[in-house]
Amino acid sequence: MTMSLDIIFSALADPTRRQILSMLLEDDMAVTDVSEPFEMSLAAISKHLGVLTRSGLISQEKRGRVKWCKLEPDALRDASIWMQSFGQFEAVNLEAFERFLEQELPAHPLSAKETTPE
Amino acid sequence: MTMSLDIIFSALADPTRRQILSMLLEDDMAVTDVSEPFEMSLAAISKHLGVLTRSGLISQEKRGRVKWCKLEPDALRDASIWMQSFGQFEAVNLEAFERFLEQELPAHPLSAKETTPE
DNA sequence: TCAATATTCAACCATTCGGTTGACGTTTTG
DNA sequence: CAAAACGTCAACCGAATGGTTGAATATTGA
Repeated sequence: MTMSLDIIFSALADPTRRQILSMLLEDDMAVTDVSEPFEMSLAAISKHLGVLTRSGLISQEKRGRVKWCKLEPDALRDASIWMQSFGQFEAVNLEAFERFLEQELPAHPLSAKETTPE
Repeated sequence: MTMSLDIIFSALADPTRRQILSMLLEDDMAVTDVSEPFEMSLAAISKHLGVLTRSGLISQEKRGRVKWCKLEPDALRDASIWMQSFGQFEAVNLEAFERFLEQELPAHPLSAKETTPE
């Protein structure tokens, strides 16, 4: 079920979608909960989740009236391999990495998710 | 000069641009030579090269009337790191992830995929 | 000097993208 | 049952994207 690099990379090119992926690193979430940290409408988030689903980066499963979103990190494998074919770049340094975490991963949602699945 | 992930990923989302990067893996090339394998106009290729340059993935240097294009693989480092935070560490929570990094990184860098030592 | 080469620019076009709003179908709950 | 909660759909909008063509700008070579 390997998606094209076009689809994967363009899914990753949007900051809202990357933030959603970061949020899903912690736990599966319902669509409404995903939308909570964002300014935009629920419909907009629903579209972003559609893009992520079609790219294979997440999956969605409906249970009752709630649709659960789950990260599918394997979908990144091909893209990651492609990038590494250019990987003459030297080893990651920790500072650069931490700068990244601060800047790119959402600041807040580290604190407990109150929504208990099931 | 680290570019935003938005810019990097959207630059990578186009197959023409990825093919250009692959071509440049072999050697630096002039704009006209880059355009040769493609059906589209030179102007279109020139635009793609502009996108790649603005993303930092390549650099361009004019010598005489020829503009040479050079791959800048370091620009992929940040994006690669970001991706690995998903691919390699699925399902960890962020705190554990950061702990892991602090203890693990100095010893064995994430740049992953041991390339054959030169 | 004049013509060819290398590249970009400007205007245009169709399509996609990211967002909005309002209506709608389901499922749960009171 | 009726109302609320969950999520999507359809129509619309403005901006960005990826392409075109034709003219313009440098630079080189005969």
